[in-house]
Amino acid sequence: MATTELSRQQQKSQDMKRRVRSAAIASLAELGYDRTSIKRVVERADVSQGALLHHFPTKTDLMAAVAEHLFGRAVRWARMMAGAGDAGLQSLTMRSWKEQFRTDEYAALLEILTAARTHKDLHARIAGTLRDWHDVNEAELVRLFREAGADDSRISSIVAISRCLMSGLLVHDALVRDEREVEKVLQDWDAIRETYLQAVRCEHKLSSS
Amino acid sequence: MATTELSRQQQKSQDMKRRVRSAAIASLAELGYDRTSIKRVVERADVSQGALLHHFPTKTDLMAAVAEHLFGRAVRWARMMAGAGDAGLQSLTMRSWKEQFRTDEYAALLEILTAARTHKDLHARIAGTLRDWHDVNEAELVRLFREAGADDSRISSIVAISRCLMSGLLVHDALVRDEREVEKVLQDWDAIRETYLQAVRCEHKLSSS
DNA sequence: AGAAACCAACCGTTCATACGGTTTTTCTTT
DNA sequence: AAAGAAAAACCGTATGAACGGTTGGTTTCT
Repeated sequence: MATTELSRQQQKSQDMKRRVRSAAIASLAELGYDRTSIKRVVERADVSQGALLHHFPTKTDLMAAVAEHLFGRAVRWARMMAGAGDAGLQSLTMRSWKEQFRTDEYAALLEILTAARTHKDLHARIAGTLRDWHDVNEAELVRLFREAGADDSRISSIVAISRCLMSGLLVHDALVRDEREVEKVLQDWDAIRETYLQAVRCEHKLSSS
Repeated sequence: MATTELSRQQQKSQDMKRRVRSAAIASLAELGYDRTSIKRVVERADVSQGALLHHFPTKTDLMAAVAEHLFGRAVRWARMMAGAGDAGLQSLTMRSWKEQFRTDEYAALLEILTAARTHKDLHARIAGTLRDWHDVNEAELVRLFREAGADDSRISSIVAISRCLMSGLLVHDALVRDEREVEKVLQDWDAIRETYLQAVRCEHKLSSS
């Protein structure tokens, strides 16, 4: 059965879920986790409260669904970049920043992740998915850098640093710094990473000759 | 008039504020921003609700006061490290992680910063202080690295990267990764930074000879 | 007919804050 | 230095709004 061959009921259900998700994302980005109430999502999505709670019985269910959707989005983006080959490596940091991190979607994801630290039911629901996402996403990005010559372990750290750096920039500096200053930090990080990879390549050549 | 020469009233007032602050920090770290209610802080601090609201008329006032206290704490730590000279540079990253970031105090600060993105009244209250803190803290840490030979601009970026990296680790990886994995990323960052600084020193020598 | 989707009114709680009154400290005047 | 007024600190309760979630019933699809 193709995904285009959906019954009318399934179609409606999916439409509804999509509308609710995107309303939730907008609300998360604008108001944060706790002030994103079910009522508010209902208003924004222009659906009835009963309908929303039919598909997502609790707020935690809704948030977990949103988180999984956003994980999927991030993985698709990484795959797309990996598929682009060398062209993808060009200005990867800046593209990642602008297309992935500096978006309402990632702001929403950050809200959910931050909330998961203190809301243990939410944490329990998304922990597994989050771990999978980290692994898949990292594997995808490691492929992008592998040609650079370092071993996977170090590349893995570089990827983690990039990711954490951008999250940190959002939480921290985006509050008070202008875009220009933030981009300078990212450019410097690009330079630092390149210098390091060159040094590792150098070292590798010396030891293998 | 020395700070030890406080009137009885001022003494009581300061004691009360300190108790409330530390109760708020504990609650922020455990429950997050929105679920840290006035009532809960009142319980934890074992003061009356009226007393708390006398010193901090609104929740925003309380949170702003907590944020300023935590900014001050971070600056004091940086100054202490800067005062230690070379001994301070040793394993700065790991000490910073363990003594500053992986603490309830920083978790509380992260909650406030995250909340400030969506609570605009809180944002308005702490934006100025946050900016000052960034500047002072960075200036202090730049001093620590200056001897390494790079120009201030690049060092400033390194400091920003370190800070954002650790915040990102807390938000992101600390949810699902164990301490060992997180520390490996930090160690790799240390190595990357050192490689970069060496390369910059090298380049500098070549151009000045 | 039966299941899934949808709806709207409605709990019990908790929230931030307001308020009136009491106690303690400080200042002023004698 | 004693008295008494003023101010600051403190307390317990009340309030109206908003919260997440429940429920019983109606419509739409299979």
